[in-house]
Amino acid sequence: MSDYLKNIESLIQQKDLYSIPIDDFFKSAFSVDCVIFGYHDCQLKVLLIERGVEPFENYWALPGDLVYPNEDLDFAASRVLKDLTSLKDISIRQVKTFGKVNRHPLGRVITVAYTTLVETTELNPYASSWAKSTAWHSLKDIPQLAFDHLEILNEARKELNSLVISEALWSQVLPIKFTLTQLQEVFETLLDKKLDKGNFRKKIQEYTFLQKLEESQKNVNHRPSQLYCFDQNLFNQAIIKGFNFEM
Amino acid sequence: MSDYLKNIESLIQQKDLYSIPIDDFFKSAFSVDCVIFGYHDCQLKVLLIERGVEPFENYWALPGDLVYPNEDLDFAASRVLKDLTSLKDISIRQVKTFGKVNRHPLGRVITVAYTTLVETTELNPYASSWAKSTAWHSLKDIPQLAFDHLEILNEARKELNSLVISEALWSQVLPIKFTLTQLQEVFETLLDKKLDKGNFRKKIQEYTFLQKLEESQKNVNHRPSQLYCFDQNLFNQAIIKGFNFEM
DNA sequence: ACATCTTATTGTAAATCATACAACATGCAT
DNA sequence: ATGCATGTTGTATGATTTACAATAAGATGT
Repeated sequence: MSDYLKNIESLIQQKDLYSIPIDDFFKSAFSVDCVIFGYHDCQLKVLLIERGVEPFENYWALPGDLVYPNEDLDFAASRVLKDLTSLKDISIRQVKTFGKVNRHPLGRVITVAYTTLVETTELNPYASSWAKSTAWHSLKDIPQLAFDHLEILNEARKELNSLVISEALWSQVLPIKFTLTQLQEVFETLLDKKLDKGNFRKKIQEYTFLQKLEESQKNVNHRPSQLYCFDQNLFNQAIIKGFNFEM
Repeated sequence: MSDYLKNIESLIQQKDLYSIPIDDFFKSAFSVDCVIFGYHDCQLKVLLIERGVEPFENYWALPGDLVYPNEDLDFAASRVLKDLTSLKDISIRQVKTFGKVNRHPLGRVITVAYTTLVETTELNPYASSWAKSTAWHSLKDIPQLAFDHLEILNEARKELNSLVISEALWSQVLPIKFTLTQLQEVFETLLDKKLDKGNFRKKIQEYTFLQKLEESQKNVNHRPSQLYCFDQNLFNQAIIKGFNFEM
């Protein structure tokens, strides 16, 4: 028996209240599932894969994978995101862990849900060994999902609203230089409500992390709009100082 | 090889991108750790145990346990709470999952943190096979903790503030019939700020789930206070309607 | 150059909410 | 009855939100 397993054994033996065979504690695994929301042109979608293997073969599901033995949880989530979309350096946030005994038909697998928001243009998600195909789905038109993935999706959707604001996820779907109208559209789509243009701009002006550039739009057939950029450092500082914004 | 393990094997074989031995995925376990906050008399504390076994023997730690093979995650958290405090029917909420590779010295163990808030009077926490002793610790005076438990405690403390309000956790630390002054004290302690008595009462009056009783305090040497009670059903309805309160 | 179109940007009045503070009420103790 | 301690209600002020309107600026047509 390896050192590793001996360690595990001693770990388990500390529990003598119940007489459950040691091995039973290790017939289990954990996975990550990623709820990758996509924004483009005032539309919010979610990236689903079509499973190519049992269980739930041919069902749509959230992209996910088992976590490797030497892999941090957060890293595993980033890996899934990167394998599918080639996007690196996109922050991905933990939502919640799902651990019902029978949530996976083949064994005890608990899964940690992660979520993020990306811009979908020009993004061709890759299929992989475990996925026959991938596609962006509108949130109003979700097919039947494998496992408990519908529940996970719903939880992530709720979480998205607060992350968009508290973690500035919106900055991941705008170009480096953007207009306030674009910014307002992102909020309106994600929070699913109309905002008043004038009031929105007034509020925005107080946010130091939104910096007015010297530039404005080019080649538009109307008055060109002022361009802004997002300063992550100033945003982080504001957060530390207890800043907290609502819409 | 059991059916169970065969299933697991097929589950793993769907992953052929990397050549990691199947077994390696199952040299892991998951645990729950509970951050049990205790309120009494305007004081907020947290329940810690003194570990009786390696690793981290004699260190203080959050109470926690491995999750049994046939046990739902949420149930495991409730079990730990009940074993220590005999409290049942207390809601306990998931905070976050901690999954760094080396967070447990004996093997790969990810842990799901849960938190709740209870009233500490008359509550004698039980020690158990894995805990030499248990004690309530003031948050201003936390000893060195085992594992990554300090990080877990800090995350839970942040989460507590929102749970107190959004899940009415405060109702778990007040008697069935309580005064508005008692309620205000709970908020002041948990949110760590003074509230204006008049304004607090004005706000409270709009909350239908706080019901004025026919009764008032007895045997006090000053004007007795009106008693109120909390109606969980009305609270749930308010939440569904999008109600959302701040302090 | 001018009128006109579209969108950007700024302004304002009204309503609502938050805050600080004061006044009053009520039951108990002496 | 008086004073005391706490409960309860009120009010004036200022800050913030909201709804809506007015103005500005560049592009395009004539």
